[in-house]
Amino acid sequence: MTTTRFAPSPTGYIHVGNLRTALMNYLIARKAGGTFILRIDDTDPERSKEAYVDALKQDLEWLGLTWDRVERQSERLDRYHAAADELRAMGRFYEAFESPTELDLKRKKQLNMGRPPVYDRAALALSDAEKDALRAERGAGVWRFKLDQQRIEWNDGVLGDISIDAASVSDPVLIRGDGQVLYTLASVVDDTEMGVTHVVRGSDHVTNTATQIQIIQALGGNVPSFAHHSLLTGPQGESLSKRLGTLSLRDLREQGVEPMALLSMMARLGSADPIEMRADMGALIDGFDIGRFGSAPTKFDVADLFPLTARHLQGLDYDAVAERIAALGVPEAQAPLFWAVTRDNITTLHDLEGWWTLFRDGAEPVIEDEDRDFIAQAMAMLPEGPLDDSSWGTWTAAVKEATGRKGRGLFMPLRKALTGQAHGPDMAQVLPLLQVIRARS
RNA sequence: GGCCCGUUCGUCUAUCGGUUAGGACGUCAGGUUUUCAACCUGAAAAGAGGGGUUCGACUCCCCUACGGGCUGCCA
Repeated sequence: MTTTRFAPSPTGYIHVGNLRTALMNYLIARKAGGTFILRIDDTDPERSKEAYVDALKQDLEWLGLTWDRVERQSERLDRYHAAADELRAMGRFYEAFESPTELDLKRKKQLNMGRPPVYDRAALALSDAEKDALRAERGAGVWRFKLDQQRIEWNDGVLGDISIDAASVSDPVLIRGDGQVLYTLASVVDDTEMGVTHVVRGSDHVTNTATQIQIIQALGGNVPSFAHHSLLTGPQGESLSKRLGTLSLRDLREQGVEPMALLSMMARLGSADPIEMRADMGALIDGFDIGRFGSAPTKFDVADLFPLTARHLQGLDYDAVAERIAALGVPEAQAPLFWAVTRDNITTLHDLEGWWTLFRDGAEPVIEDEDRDFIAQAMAMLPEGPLDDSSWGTWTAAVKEATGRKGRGLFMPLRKALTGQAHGPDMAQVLPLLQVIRARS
């Protein structure tokens, strides 16, 4: 049974980078008819906030990423300590007492001598008496997992065959001096006990995977299949981390990005498959294949989300937006027509408001100097009273007759005089909705 | 510094030694629509650099350059 998970830590809002990871795991589970677990990584009580847990769930729900189970790492601490005991019993776990500054110093020294900054395992040589003394002097030490110094290999779902020499990696600290369990351990215990079969995460975890494979093996668990997707960069190839603040899902939602637009992009960006607007999640699931993704860093430009959003809106029926349109104050009788007229001319639903105010209050006319007489003449010919969908045709035909103008030279000045803009919906449909024509005066 | 991954049109990418280097988005040009948008057709547009291996290299190997990641008592 295929089981995947998304394991965010509730220390902030989730952003496009997180979403990519979440979505890939979700799609794999759904495509296989398996289980998708939402696992809240809240082992750090300092930084984890309940508000972020709520926010994160809201964001996922907004996108339609439903989960089958929720797990809380903070409720599983006993499991992690049980695993730690196991490691201790088999001699793969040792206590070390270097302070952060001491470790820092060691690293710098190693670097200066041109050697890799790998923990030197000095603590391994400590006698029990020495450990007692250090413990009395400095308090409890950290617990490190003793790596087996061989090459660690796995076939990565995105990267292909990977081989990392364990000797080039420090023995990972799994439990802090204050007793807090760290990500590396918690993640491994959870994945094993929850039966996770596929782990998809960012390539920033590649080295973690190497050490985690050894921990899983030590604990006798099944090694899941790993896939590390490339990280997103900004449009110029710059690291996205600095800009992530403005790329939270909440921000995007506020800017009017539609869920399906965002999902359509994130499920394909960086893969060999074209980014196309998909109608629903099912279509996304069908076409998804993690093996189609490349391993090179992927440029992401928020701006690309808007054409997709526009395209999505063009395909929406009135029913889908009725509520939203009613909220603008559009009378129910006019609302379906309003949507039919505007939906091809908006980028996000926010743009609806602008069109509605224009229809309701009229627009400041834009009239070029050379068109002044023409517009005055045309306005004089515009019938008083309510206009219907044939008004535009009869009116412009009459104006054409009277002035000799035709084509763009006829219609564009009228469009600009009536709407104040050079772009907009079909004028024949605009006219009946336009309640005030300021150019008339 | 060490380790891992990478570099093909502007962007995302295809090609598993022999191709006119293909597609999608974007761009541009035409065409339709009496106007906007949409739509249709077409065009421009790419193998980081240098060495090998080979009859033949985008493809395999090495070096260089550049990009990303890791190198935490963060995740």
